[in-house]
Amino acid sequence: MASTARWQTAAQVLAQVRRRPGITRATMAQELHLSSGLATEITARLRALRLIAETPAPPRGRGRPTTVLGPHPGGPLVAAVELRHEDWRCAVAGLDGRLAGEVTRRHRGRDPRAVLGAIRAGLAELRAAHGDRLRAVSLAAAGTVHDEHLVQSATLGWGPVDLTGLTGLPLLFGNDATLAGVAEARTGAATAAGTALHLIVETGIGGTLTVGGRPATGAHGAAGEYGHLPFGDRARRCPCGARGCWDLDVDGRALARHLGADEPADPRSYARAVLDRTDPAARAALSTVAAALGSGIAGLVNLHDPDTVTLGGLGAPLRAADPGAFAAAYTDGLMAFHRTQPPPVVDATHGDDGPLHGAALLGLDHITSEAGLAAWAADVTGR
Amino acid sequence: MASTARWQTAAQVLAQVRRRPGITRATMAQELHLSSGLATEITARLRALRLIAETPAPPRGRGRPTTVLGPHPGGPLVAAVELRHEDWRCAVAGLDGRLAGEVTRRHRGRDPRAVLGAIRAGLAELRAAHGDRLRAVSLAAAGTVHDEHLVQSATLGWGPVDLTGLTGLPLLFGNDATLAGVAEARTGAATAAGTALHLIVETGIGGTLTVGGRPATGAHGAAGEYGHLPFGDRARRCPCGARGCWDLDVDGRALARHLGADEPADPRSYARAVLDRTDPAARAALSTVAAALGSGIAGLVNLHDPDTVTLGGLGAPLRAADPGAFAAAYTDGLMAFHRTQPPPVVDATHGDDGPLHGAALLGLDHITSEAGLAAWAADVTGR
DNA sequence: CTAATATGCTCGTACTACGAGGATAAGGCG
DNA sequence: CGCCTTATCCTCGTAGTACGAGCATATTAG
Repeated sequence: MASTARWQTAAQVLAQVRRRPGITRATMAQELHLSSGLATEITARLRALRLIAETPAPPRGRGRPTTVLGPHPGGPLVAAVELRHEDWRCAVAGLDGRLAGEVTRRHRGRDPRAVLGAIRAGLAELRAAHGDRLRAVSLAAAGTVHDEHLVQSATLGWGPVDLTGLTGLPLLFGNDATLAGVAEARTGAATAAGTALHLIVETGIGGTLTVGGRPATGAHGAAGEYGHLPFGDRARRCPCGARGCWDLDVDGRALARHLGADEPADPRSYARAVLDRTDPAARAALSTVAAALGSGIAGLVNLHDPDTVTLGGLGAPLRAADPGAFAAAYTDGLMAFHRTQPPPVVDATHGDDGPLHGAALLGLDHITSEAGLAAWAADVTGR
Repeated sequence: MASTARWQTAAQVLAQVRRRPGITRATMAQELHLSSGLATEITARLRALRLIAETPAPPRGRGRPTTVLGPHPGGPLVAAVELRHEDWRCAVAGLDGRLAGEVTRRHRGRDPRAVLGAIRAGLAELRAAHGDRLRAVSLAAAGTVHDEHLVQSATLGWGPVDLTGLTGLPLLFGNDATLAGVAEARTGAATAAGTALHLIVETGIGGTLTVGGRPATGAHGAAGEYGHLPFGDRARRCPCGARGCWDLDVDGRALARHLGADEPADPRSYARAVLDRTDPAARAALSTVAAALGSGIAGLVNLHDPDTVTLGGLGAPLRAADPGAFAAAYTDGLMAFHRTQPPPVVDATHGDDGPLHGAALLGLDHITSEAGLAAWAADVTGR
């Protein structure tokens, strides 16, 4: 109990440093209501533990100059991994969450064992390069995560795949859309929002609700399957097994259907192609999809009452294809009392890096938790 | 900082006592990993502050007998108020959350000022009776709560009504369905669930997702409008202003539509009447509604990935009207991977007392927070 | 009555946090 | 260049919480 309580204030300081990059020690102490003596003690401790570095702050008028708090160059690191349908990426992040050493590698084969083997080898390289500084691995997967398995990856076409044992380090999982939502809520387009809804359209539609930057992950981590809400025609069966999934109304499959084409093998690239077209048929299909997107989002605003909605992936260009149709459907689907001040729907700012970024953030949460700090301190002093 | 940190462990002890009624001091200390010395100190402090009472525990084998921790007979109280369409109720609860002195009064008029005036008078009576022991008021309202206003109360037919200033005490608000969900998650049918979804059918359908017993309330407290997700026919306009609301497919209005009747003035009593009918037309209508309920719940399970779903209000009898149709629609709407172990859909156990009970729980959360305890302690020692 | 067992209490120690006062490192100004 | 002002940092005495060992206490089993 006290063994972790000991790190409570230190964890708060680190959280503050992470939340407000470039913060000075003086303002940090003020905002956390720390006495200057305590600030001295804690920063000294964190410095000695190689968790933060203090550099002289640029002078700002009179008075004794303070220091800027930042990540220690020898501090702990997380490996963020993103598993996508064509490739996988990984990068390393320090306490500031900045990704470094990003590497992307295409899958050699489609076999889960081969792919996971390649990732495992990549992680082993990272461990060799960074040694004990690497404290956790955080994985964003393009598919539904359930407990510690990956199920229902529409893009990868895998059966249930066990994700544990990827490495000897603590391993955190998340759906890619979930983690992208975390990134938007913490450092992206919904920074100011307490409750934020992130939706991302690629093949289908995923997303997450974040409250205070933490995602609602459900009992098994499988929450956020917004695309499998039955907003659509119940006569249509979705590959996920359910019926009337919203998925089928907002991605490339919907565009193909409206255009009378066969179901595309890769709905994402199909949608991108249609977005580039200017013929009336394509524009009409895009308008229909933009409206389906707006209407569904309105329902979700009714449900979640978020401060902000962020749109990622193809969501942004789909809305941009017919902003009017989107806005009309959005407003029309809102409960009347929401219409006076509807939550803004803004484009996501992280682009394709959202999942990787969010994975890093979640890994850092683990490291900077009170328990994580206690473990790091034991390691550093033990060595 | 330390002023509230001081109450951290005490708050944990109280939370434990609330969560596990009848817990002994020894097991409490064990489960919280408190040394026996600290347990002595804290229980003594809480006893002196009239927060807990210790009574001899029934002997259980050898060893020095321990004590059972319970609410102090002179401890703090909350007033729980429920505002319904025909009447309002209030009761008082101590730290064990047991409601006492429940009073129900029918509205004299429909005017918000008259109704709120009556409630204000009732609360004044409670304050006179309980004095400084009454520490907070918690209100469950049959309608959408947005910030500190009540908007869109389908049943009450009110415009936006400001709920602040009901009393001089701290005032907590919640939608009735939200608070009923809290009650189910904490002390009802979903006690074991970390993530629980509660849905209640009355006029329309409301509910809440709770994580660890805390409801997802959204940015303005208006979350949980499950009935206004567009699971239904977009051609139908809902009184809420939106289209295709699920509401219209699962309550008395849906039954009337299926039976070719006019929209009923009171969908609840209409639905109850239909539930009592045995003619084929009624049974067919009920089956259709049970299926609409099951299908929507499946979508919400896809979305939230809960451990358990609880059904309140007319939800239970509607499902019971055709369990087969419900189950078929439920399973059919689930993503395939959920089907091996679908979350159980169980009937709520709190019945009509759910909202009042949940309001009391939320008020007690406020009282037993670290800040609340600090305030209580200041009052008790100051007097 | 005694042994066994489980729990409560006392007290010395460790550690975190606070707060007051002094020390320190700049800028501003004559 | 030296002194004042300003803002911050550091030191140290004090308070309060938590821990842990040892002892005290209350009960059952035999």
